Amino acid sequence: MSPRKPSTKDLTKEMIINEAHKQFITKDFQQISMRSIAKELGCSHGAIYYHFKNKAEIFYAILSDYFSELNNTLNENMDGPEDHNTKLLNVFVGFMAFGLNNQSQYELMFIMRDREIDGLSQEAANLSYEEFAQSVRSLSKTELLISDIHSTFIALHGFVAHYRHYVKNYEEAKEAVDVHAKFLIKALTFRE
Amino acid sequence: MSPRKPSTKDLTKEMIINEAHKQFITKDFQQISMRSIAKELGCSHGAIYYHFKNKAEIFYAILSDYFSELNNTLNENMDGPEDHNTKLLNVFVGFMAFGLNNQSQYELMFIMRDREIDGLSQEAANLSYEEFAQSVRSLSKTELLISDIHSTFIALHGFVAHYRHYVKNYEEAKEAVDVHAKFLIKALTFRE
DNA sequence: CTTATTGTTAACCACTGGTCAAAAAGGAGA
DNA sequence: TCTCCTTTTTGACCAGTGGTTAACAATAAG
Repeated sequence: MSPRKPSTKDLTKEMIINEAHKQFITKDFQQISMRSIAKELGCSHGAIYYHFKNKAEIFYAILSDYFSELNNTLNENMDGPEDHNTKLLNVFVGFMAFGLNNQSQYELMFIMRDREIDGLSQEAANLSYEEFAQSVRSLSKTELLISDIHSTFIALHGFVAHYRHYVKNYEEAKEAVDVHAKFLIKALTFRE
Repeated sequence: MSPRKPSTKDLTKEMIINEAHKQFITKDFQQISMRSIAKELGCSHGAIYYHFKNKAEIFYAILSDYFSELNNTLNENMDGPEDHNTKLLNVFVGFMAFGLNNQSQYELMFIMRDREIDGLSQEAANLSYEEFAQSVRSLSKTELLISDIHSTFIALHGFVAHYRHYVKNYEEAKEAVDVHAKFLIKALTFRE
């Protein structure tokens, strides 16, 4: 009916992702709608479907950045002057801090991850876990059971999944994070 | 427009809850709509709002039963002929089994629990935790740190939150559940 | 000056949770 | 039986969702 948008700034994938990403900081996946993105971008929501096949595809693109960030955080903790035990603690704390500081993202990366964002993100999650497991293994003085590493990861995940209901960010759960991390180190260290 | 439903079976809260509960076994909170409940009940969805103020209220009523069931499972594991360590294992396994066998319910009880089902269920969740903590404390031979008990609970929660993506019920994760439970017992038992 | 391609719009679909005026059902009393 | 009243129920309606698609505008290619 009405002519093409007068201000002809072509819509790009990047613009869409940027806007979605912007909203993703304060809102979660469900609260962000194609229409809210379109509105902020000054286009119709139908236009977005030309660039992305659905809502999940937009968010998957965003999530891959966050998976990278998580992996980077992990690696940064690996090379440093500290001793192995300190590094291990930092890896644990780093994981929980990431989850608490990026709650909406973490939810999609590790918690929701159902049909919506489908298998794509699941693969990235598995990769992140592999990296985590490898790091923990190399930081341990003794040979660890892979099941123990797995249990440790699950325990870290549990912490984030639980505390995101009570705190807004890592800062607010600093002490609890530390306590939990030390509990896990104790558990890993113990050999019968 | 059309006259009142011919077959006059008055709608009751119980009927609504039963139907919602029935659907809750195969679908999750989001997949169940007021209209799907009404359709199965042969009434209009508006009628349901006469008996319940909103969707959350229906599901909160259902959840309280599940919280009771979880608490009962816990208590059943407490009194028995087994030794303390076996009981402790059963408590851990019991919690994870419950979560994996009632995934939709567990999600609402401990994972979603945001605005939707609001604070009501949070209170029940805290109560469940208290009961859990008390049980663990009484089953331990030595005096436990409350932080260790809390970390253990979080680790159990993490297991359910993680494995519900991969298995349909407890049976499918039996071995992993056992391994995780034993890891946590080891962690709790260890004293430096 | 056509023609084809790329982008964009807006109407449309089938849903959702929730509200509410109106009407129906059923009982009590005359 | 005929009112009168209360409790239930209906279905139209609202504002919103993700997703599709015919039509059309802008641009580039021939």
